[in-house]
Amino acid sequence: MKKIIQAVKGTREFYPEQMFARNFIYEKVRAASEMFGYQEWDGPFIEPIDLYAAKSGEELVKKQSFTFEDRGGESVTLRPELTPSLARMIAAKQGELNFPVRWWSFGPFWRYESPQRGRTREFFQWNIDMLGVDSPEADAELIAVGATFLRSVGLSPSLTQISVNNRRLMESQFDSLDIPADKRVDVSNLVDRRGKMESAKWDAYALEIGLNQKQLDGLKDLLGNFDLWKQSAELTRTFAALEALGVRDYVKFDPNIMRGLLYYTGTVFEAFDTSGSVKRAIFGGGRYDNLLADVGGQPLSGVGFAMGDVVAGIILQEARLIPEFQPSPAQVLVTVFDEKLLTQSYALAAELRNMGLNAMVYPEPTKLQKQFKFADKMKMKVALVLGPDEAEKGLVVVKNLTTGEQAQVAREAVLESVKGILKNG
RNA sequence: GAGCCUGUAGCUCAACGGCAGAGCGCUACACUGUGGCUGUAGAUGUUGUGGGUUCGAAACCCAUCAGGCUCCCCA
Repeated sequence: MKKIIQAVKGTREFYPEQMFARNFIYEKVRAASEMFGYQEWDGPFIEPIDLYAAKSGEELVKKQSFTFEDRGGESVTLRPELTPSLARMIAAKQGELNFPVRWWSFGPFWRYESPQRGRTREFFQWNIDMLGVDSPEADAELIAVGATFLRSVGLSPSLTQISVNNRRLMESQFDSLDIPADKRVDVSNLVDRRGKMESAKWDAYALEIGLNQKQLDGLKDLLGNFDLWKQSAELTRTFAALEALGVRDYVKFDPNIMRGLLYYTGTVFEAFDTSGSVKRAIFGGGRYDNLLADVGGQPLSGVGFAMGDVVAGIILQEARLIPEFQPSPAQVLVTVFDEKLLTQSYALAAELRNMGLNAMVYPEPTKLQKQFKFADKMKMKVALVLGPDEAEKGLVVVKNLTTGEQAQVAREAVLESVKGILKNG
């Protein structure tokens, strides 16, 4: 125990129970994506560091990525995000793809950050994008995909809300406040921090970055105006589409959502759990216009979002929405009575498998008590006993582990009997 | 990269300078052809790791590793 080499910091080990939870999320992600016609795809897990150096900030690439030299001297990075790979792959086949492209992916990513609640160094992320259409309705569709996922896992609108804003709307508001272009990044950061700082400190910080009192007052009015979207023709259409898509109850306008200043150019959105138990977003995304230019493609607009499995997993677990773990994929245990009858039990199990039933054999002759205990702990539904009495008469004991009832059944009738129990269980 | 908190049995935790414990789980038996429930008995361990202080350290000090909370960051 003491000398065991530890797992790498910030990684998670998926024992079957955790794997079950991860696959639950994966299945729901797949279902929501495919319901809207999106195709599954993936990129390489390792990429040249230059792919990220172009777009992402210097600090991100240098300090928050897993980067190393391979044996050929190339600097490679464990992918910290998927979008640059997406941009490259789209650009490479831009002439032959059938637009609009609707793609989704679920895979591992790595970021060299200090692990905290909701944040690990190795995580899984759902990415989903539509490229080649620039419309408020396309934005609404992506938001609807996210809402559909939330609904499908049982996260109701009272538990989770998707906040929506629009960068162009905010830019025009900043214009009318005469906030100069070179202050926009600082102001974005300022807005992002509003929820984290005390009001007085936030005001002081605003003045510190060079806003005057009038601009600060204007900004506060702006951030408190939850009807602002009505001034935006774009958002008006987006919300109308969300209504039509049947997910309006998940969505609200929030001028405080900025999502940094990264590559988003239009509508942006983030989903949060309303309990505030996890402060990090469940998913976030928006519209981007200039992604392909960096990798040599023709201008192409897209909209998409990403969801990490860590925050989503915590919220699902807290809401008790992850289904009960079923330890054994086989619900039938064929017990082994003794050495002599071992091969007969193996043959019986093989018969059942050939008939399409998942079945497990206890792998050695031992006390039946132990075998039943094993079946119980594995939450199996049926146990079969093939003892000397049964072997002699061509019978098998079929026991329903849920009710405790058991009966001797002709060997030919075992499959039907087992299926009957499983159907009612 | 910075600050703070935590680390004791498989799990959750107690003991806070003087014999390392409880609950749950585990194993055995009651029940030698049958699980769950109950009862009885039993085993838990180099107190994360390494060093120091002390007659004596799980406890105090230093270092280190891991987890958590904040700052930073969050593609």
